[in-house]
Amino acid sequence: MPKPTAAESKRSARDAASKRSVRALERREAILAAALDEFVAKGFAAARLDDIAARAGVAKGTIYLHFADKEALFQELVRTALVPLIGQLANPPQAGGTASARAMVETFAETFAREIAGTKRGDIVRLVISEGARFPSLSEFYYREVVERGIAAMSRMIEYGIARGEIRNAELARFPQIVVAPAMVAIVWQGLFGAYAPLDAVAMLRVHIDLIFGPRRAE
Amino acid sequence: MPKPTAAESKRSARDAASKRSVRALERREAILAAALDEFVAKGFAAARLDDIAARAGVAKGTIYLHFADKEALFQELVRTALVPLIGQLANPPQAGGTASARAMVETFAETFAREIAGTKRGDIVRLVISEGARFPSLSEFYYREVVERGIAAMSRMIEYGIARGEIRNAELARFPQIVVAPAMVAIVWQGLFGAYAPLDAVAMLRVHIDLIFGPRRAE
Amino acid sequence: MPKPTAAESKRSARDAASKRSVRALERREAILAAALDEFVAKGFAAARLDDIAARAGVAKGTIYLHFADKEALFQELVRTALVPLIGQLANPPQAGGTASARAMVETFAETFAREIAGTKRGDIVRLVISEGARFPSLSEFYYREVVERGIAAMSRMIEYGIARGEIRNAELARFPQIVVAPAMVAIVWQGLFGAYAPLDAVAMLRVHIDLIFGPRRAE
Amino acid sequence: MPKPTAAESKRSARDAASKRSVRALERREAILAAALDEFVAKGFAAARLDDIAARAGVAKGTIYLHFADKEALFQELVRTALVPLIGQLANPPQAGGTASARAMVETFAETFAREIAGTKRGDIVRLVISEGARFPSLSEFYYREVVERGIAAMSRMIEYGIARGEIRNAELARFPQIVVAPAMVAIVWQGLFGAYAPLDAVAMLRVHIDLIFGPRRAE
DNA sequence: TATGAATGAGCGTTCATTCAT
DNA sequence: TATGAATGAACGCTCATTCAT
Repeated sequence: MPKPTAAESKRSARDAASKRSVRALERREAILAAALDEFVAKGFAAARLDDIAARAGVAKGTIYLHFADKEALFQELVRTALVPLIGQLANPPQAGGTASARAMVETFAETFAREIAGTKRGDIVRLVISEGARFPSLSEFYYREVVERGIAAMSRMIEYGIARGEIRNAELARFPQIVVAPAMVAIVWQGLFGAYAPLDAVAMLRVHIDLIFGPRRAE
Repeated sequence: MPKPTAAESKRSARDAASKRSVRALERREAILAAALDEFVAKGFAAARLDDIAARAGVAKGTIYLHFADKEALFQELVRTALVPLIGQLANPPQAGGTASARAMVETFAETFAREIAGTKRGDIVRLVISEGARFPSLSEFYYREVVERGIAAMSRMIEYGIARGEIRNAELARFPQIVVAPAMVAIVWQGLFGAYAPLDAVAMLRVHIDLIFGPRRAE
Repeated sequence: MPKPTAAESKRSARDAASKRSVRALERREAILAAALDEFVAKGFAAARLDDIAARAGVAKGTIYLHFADKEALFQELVRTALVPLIGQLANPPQAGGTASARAMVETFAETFAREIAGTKRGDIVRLVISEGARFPSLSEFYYREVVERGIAAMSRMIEYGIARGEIRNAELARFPQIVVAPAMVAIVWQGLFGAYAPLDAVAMLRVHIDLIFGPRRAE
Repeated sequence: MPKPTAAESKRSARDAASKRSVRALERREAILAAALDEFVAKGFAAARLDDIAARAGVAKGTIYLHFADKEALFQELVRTALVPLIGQLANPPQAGGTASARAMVETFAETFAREIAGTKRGDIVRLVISEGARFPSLSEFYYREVVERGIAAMSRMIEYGIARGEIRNAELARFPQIVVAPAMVAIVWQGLFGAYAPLDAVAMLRVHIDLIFGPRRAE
């Protein structure tokens, strides 16, 4: 094997470093994924780092190379998993100006059903609902980054709908929570009773939208 | 001291027993109350029997005279606390036959706001939402005894409202959850964000009822 | 078995309590004794609570019924073990007024040789010397309660000796440590080299006393 | 770039190697210096290789290129640091034959005060006193290489002093430890109480020498 | 019934050591 | 040589459960 030149050596060192850091990042992701599963299954307090490590395929000590302690792992998990959601909520779903408020809310509902309800992200939401009271900083973060923005976006849609005459009850703008409530209930319901009493979230949301906007015209 | 007759002896024994059992019942209640507070504050796994005993003013061992173990205490707690609620839901709130569906739902909402939202019972609901996933038998019990009955009662009211023409959207009967959803959201919201972003549950429920039944006539 | 009267019951309860507290005290002592051995053998950091518990014949958790944590156990150990020493040092060994300073120092040396050098108390001193630097509060305590008092008592003896003309070098009063130094060295020496190079502490102290007071008259 | 001749190549390789070994030696020294600080500050068991590596400016793994394990590093440290001391003690300080024993002991004391008391070497001695009991091979090494030789040298001085009539108490030759004891005490004292109760080691040693040789003549 | 001291399995965390790069 | 991510055994501490009193 020819002795590498200084330049080559440097590059291979960089490559090695990058390869290592890629590996490290993969491990980090594996830990987060495993932690999500365990936390969802057992709750924060009852989840065991041993199980998380085993599920992630790393040694227990490795977790501590990436996270300060169990709580940091938990919080990081929730925060990280919310970033994409935040993006979705910050960019209101409509683009053109001619969209009806109803279409906007329907898109919102579809996005919810597709991206959250049946996915790991739904588990995150469930986790926040379950454990949030014990982690004030987490629920505050969640409030600021997700709830407040979601509520604000929903408010805008409602006001737009009122302005366009699609929504009759002007009071609704004061409680955007009403619009989101069935989605919330769907998440909690699936977590608790879904196994033996599944709830058709999509259909329920459709009925709820009809309630807000009036029944659909003949399609 | 004169030797007591057999009859006297028996009676005093019964009295003692009854006195003792009264004491025992009081202790049991104290333990349940203390357990509720601790479970709500820390969650099932993180709550300590030491703290529950201290709060109840009994020794740790005493808990085991009344409950098989920590989980039994938890489940008993949730089941016991729901009994009154179950009663309320089983007896539909309407009395006379001429009541409107709207009045019935409004009574339902008032009952909820008064009896649950700001009380310990709200904590029970929160507990079930938080821990239910880890206690399938508990959430099944809750489903059977509370949710199913509540949903059924709500269904009847909705169908009554549809029949009376108070509710236009007949589809609503398929998803009584929609009617209850804001109440659910209120409970969760208060538990998570109530400290810095309180939600006026009563006002929200009123708006929601307007959404279902149409706006109130001039009062 | 006859039913006990109330008075008997009360007494037996008191007895039980006292029996229990006696047992508890015994356990506490056993833990302290075991801890001393382990700390002496391995040092504070390397000593294992498992080993201490096993040696004391109690479960690991029992240690925590008596001491807040490992460090508290260690400090309590050193403080407790010093109490008798403190007594000895506070009560100067002389009694009558006609005792010579030499006799007083000789008594001091004898007490040291008998009560400390070859006993567990010597281990305590060794422990303080070994670990004191890592436990400032402990070495301060030791300084205040033991060293300072011992040095003060020694100072008084030296000044008494100077006043009586038994000690020529008046400067010695400024450094009572000199008088105690060989005793200190004996302790350290035995701990480090005693196994293969034993040191006759008694003889050495005698020579040292001769050095201070001049040679003994013909005995 | 001209291709180097074989000889040139060899030389440059040797140079490189030597340069490398110089680097390696420097690293070794840096590790030893860092280890001394950490071991002194925390004790053997509580010192962390991470901290030693960080303080030495090397990676943790590098330590293992120079030392087999933590204990080897510790022992090497103590052994290495004692080499100069050993030299000093092996070569008795006197040169001419006319020096008095007192002068020799005074030189000894001065050397001690200058070279050990306030320096890192004093820390080494403290380390041996603290940890020696847990490292029999180390304290044996220390005994053989330092203590025994020091004691022997001190014995010779004492006997010389007795022969010259400078020392009256012939028994002192049996316990040279007595002469060194205050120095030992000074080291331990500074480590434990020095922060708030400093001890003037030089003055104390002077008084002690007066005790052995009698007061100084008018100076 | 009631107590609370005692137990010991279990968990979070640390850190000496290894090894692929 | 040098690195530092990865390992996993080990340890301090907790707490549900038991049981002698």
